[in-house]
Amino acid sequence: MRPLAAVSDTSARILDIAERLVQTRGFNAFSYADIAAALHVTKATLHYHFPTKAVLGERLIDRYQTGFLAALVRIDKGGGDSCAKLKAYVGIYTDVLDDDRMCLCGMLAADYLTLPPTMREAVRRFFDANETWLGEALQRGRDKNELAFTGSPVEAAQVLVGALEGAMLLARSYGDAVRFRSAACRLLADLGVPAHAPDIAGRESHVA
Amino acid sequence: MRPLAAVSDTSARILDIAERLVQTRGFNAFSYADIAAALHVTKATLHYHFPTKAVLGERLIDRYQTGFLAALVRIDKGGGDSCAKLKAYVGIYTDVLDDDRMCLCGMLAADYLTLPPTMREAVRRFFDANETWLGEALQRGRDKNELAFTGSPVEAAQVLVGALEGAMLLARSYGDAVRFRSAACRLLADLGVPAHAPDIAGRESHVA
DNA sequence: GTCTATAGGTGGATAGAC
DNA sequence: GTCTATCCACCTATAGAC
Repeated sequence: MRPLAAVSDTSARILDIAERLVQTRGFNAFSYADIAAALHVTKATLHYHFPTKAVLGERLIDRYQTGFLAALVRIDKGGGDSCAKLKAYVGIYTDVLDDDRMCLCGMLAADYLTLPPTMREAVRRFFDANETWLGEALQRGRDKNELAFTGSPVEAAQVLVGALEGAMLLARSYGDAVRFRSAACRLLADLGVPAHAPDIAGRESHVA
Repeated sequence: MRPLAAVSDTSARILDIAERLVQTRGFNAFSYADIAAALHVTKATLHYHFPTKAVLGERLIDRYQTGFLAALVRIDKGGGDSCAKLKAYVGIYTDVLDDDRMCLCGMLAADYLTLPPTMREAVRRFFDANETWLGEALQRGRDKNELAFTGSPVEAAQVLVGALEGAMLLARSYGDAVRFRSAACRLLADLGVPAHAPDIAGRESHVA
């Protein structure tokens, strides 16, 4: 009997490094050699854990989606009104960008036409799950008069997800996280979220 | 004396093919071999016209920006109020997506960290020029009470550009141009542009 | 599970003939 | 301006020893 590592400590570390590489450089701009160098192992070792790059990509998306959905569950369980929940949702993106990364699936959406079919499907599943959660959150918020917007919640969710991904993409090119924050603030304002009070300070203010 | 081709007919055709390849696959997912095959020439021919891939990339962005700015000038000269101009602006993006492409610089923004410095600067120049024009158009529109939004016009311009890029990215992954159109419509609504009347029909309606 | 060694292919780029 | 031929670095992936 050995200490039994989680799933395989090595597998997890490979995924950690590969994840960052995809988020910063894209799926076609990193190689097994990059991971091997960072982890001080040989390429053959990587192929033992992930036989092909396509498999590695799939596992990457699966793990990322699991983590993202877990964050959404935490938001659901956490207190606060719909505005707080939306801000927390945006906070997930902000944290990624502050770590100098692009959203994994936003990056893969750019590489989309070059991805193997299994990865394409995984990318779409991520956005589907994402927009489903967000759509329901928007609907509940509007029903409770905590949010204000026109049209269907699902459409509003699609716009927000796309806008956040695009804002990340450009903010990263400018090396300017503030640019993302101000964009996110405007986008939330268009959904009826009051412009960020310093923290838990004054409610009501200039809604758009 | 010969018919004297524009700049070099071959150079232009190389750029045409490379442009589409970057817009669909990204800068790191196409090769000189791809262009050579499409154009029925050898790779050596391509290197004669564009010595390195970095140079090819720069020329690609320069030409794209020139075409984009020309389109903006046409919008400026064309009649119509600020709402019509904004719709025409969005129309530029729609046309690109309908041709199954991503915006060239939106795609390069994803590849940003892997690009040579000269290309990075060219990408940023594109967005700067883009946002400058859009910012001024938004300001004029609000001054004339044809548009309605809060905050600075430049910030609003940054949000719109990012949101359109992101909407394109996701619409392309879903192979769903309608998704982009409805997102663009919502984004314009948030700037005070009436939801598209069938054409030149009824003004006023549900603004957000 | 990790290694050495290598296969088989493709990347960008160059030399030199025509 | 376009070609043939080639270089060398790098890619993903595999075989087989330890």
